[in-house]
Amino acid sequence: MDKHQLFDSSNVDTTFFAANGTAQGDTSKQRARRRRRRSARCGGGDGDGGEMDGGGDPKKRRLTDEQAEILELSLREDRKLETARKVYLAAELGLDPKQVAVWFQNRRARHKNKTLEEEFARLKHAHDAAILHKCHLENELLRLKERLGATEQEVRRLRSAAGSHGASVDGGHAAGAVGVCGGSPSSSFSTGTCQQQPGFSGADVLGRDDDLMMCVPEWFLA
DNA sequence: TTGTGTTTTACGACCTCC
DNA sequence: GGAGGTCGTAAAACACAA
Repeated sequence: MDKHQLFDSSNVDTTFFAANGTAQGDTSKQRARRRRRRSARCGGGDGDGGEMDGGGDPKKRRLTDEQAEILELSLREDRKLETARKVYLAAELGLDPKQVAVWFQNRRARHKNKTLEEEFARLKHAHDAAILHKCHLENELLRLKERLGATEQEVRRLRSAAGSHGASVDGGHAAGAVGVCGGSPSSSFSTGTCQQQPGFSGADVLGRDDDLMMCVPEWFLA
């Protein structure tokens, strides 16, 4: 049977198959796996038709590569399985129409699972990045607070010095000057206190830099 | 060879649509 | 009401490490 006569590829749902191993997109590993599987079951036969002559449970017959491939193509054309198409496919493949329906159901379910897994991974990645960004901001806040403390201390020192010499010093301006001209912001900075959740994997989200080194806990860097 | 984890097939329950 | 849908699950088929 020429499957290209059966299915018009102009109406393909590419988004559906992009996330799945398709008949065309099968890895050689998957194909080899199926070959081994079938040759072990059928003694190297061509697996033509729906009859599994391995003497196994007739209620659970694995489809041949050919059958699976044709069903994949049919599914690619349309995810919905109308009665006429189901009956036609079943006749063409030597399967029970119920088997065709079940195959479609299971295939859709597998696709949905895979899509959900990919979506979860994407969201987790975004979540990790957000956590990391929060850590950076918290570290920045800590650094600014330290600078503020040092500046206030300097103001107090200058005021007391000015008082002991009887001179008048504008504290506001002095504080501003120190703030602007202060030294390295992180020179006196100690290890950050940012708490991370178990399983957090921010290393693949952003590159390491000084901020990150201060932010992440030791277990993360181990 | 065998134990174990994964994939595939099949089924029943329930839901939605015509 | 009947058709096909999803969802959850059982069990067979299979791959593979030990």
